[in-house]
Amino acid sequence: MTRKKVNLAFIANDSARKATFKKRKKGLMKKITELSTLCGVDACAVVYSPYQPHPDVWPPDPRAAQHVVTQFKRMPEMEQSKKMMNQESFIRQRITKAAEQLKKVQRENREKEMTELMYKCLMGRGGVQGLGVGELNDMGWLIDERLKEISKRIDEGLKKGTGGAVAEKKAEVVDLGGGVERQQHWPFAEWMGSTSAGEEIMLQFNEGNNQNQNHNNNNAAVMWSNAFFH
Amino acid sequence: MTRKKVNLAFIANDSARKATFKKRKKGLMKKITELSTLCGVDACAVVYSPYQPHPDVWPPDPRAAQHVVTQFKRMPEMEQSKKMMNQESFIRQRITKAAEQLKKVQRENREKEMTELMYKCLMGRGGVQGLGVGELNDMGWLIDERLKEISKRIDEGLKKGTGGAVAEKKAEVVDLGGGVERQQHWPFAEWMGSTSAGEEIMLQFNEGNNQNQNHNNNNAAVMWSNAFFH
DNA sequence: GCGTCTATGTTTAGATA
DNA sequence: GTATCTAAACATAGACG
Repeated sequence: MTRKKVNLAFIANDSARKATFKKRKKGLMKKITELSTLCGVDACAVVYSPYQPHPDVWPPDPRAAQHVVTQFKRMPEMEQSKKMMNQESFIRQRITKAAEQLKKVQRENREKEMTELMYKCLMGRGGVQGLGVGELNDMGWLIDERLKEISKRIDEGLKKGTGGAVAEKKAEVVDLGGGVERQQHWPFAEWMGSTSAGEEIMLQFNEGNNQNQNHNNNNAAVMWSNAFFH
Repeated sequence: MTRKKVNLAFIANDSARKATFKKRKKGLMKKITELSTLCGVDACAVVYSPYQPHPDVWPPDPRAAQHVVTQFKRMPEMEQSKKMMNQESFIRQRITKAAEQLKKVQRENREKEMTELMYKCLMGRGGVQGLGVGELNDMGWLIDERLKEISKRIDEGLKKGTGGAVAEKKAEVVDLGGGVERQQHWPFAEWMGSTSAGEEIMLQFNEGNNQNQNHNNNNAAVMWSNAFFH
């Protein structure tokens, strides 16, 4: 016997479920690609896999979906070259500007999405009940990664917007015990906006063994970035 | 003859392409649902359909995917009831707060995504070359819809954050000709952040026949909202 | 646990109404 | 354009190494 009709319910058996997951995810991704190519349409899928720390996103580089905007951006100049500065082309110009602004927002959104997914993944991993010290530490170093990236960006001169302000903020420190005390900031609070009571949320996670914390920590962050449009 | 091997390339024939699109989209959505139920996993697909003004999102209510966070939020209180205010539960508390902040951000992101999609859809529709006065007007009323929604929210007392400031901003007016002149604001510029040169981008689209513009305009906005998490 | 195989269930291209 | 039909193409459950 090879195959019976699929019972559309949660597969209880762990290994069978994982096998099915892998197969069907692959199939799904293929279908997405096919739909895109066959019909010339932008399509994207996100799967919050319990088997990977980060969600699967397809296509791997969703920014490809932005070709339309890019194409559009190139248009107005051609229109303008005719020196036909009528109302329509004027609006085109305006929209182009707005599209540029939009790109900026998208960049910001990416960062927020990353934060969101970071939380989701860590919280979802192994069920809610099982969120112990290990997971908290994982969360801590993931946050540290994001933190470093942001600090780097601030240093690189993108001090406009929230960046500069964040750099001046004083951080509340939560010491998880042991280890060398490191003072770091929590710029996420800035992104998230202040609470309704005006309270500032700042966090720091210190690990007991944080001496070599700066080594070998980039992979996840890079994966993350790759998964989301960068 | 019934079927030949699919040629994985853009289908030139318009009607054939649309037919394939409909069939395959349906199949894709089914597959997503199956993957979710069979493997107990959150999955979501977005398809930027050229045949509908708004993108297809599946599952129709992606906020269901947030059950994990919701569940998590309920946990810390139980831990705390034991008055065991150790480091771990303290951190849990902190994370809960952060998760609340996160929800706020997600709401903001939804709005930004809506703006993004709005642009994308309208720009993609009918190809870039075909973006004429008709499309510009469509964009105009779509923007008006968003605008009304925001104004309403501002009036309802959510004056914290950007809302209040935006309400005071003066708008640059682009008159598309004819019609009654209406003074309105462009809060999107606020969302998008100011330009690198500190320039403010403000837009207004006036239609020739804008007398009954306030009627029959809610469907799209509602659809949009429903499609994205609300 | 993973990759490969293959019989069968499922999807869908093309035809037709 | 939409709805239904049908057989070929395709995806994949279960078995095996």
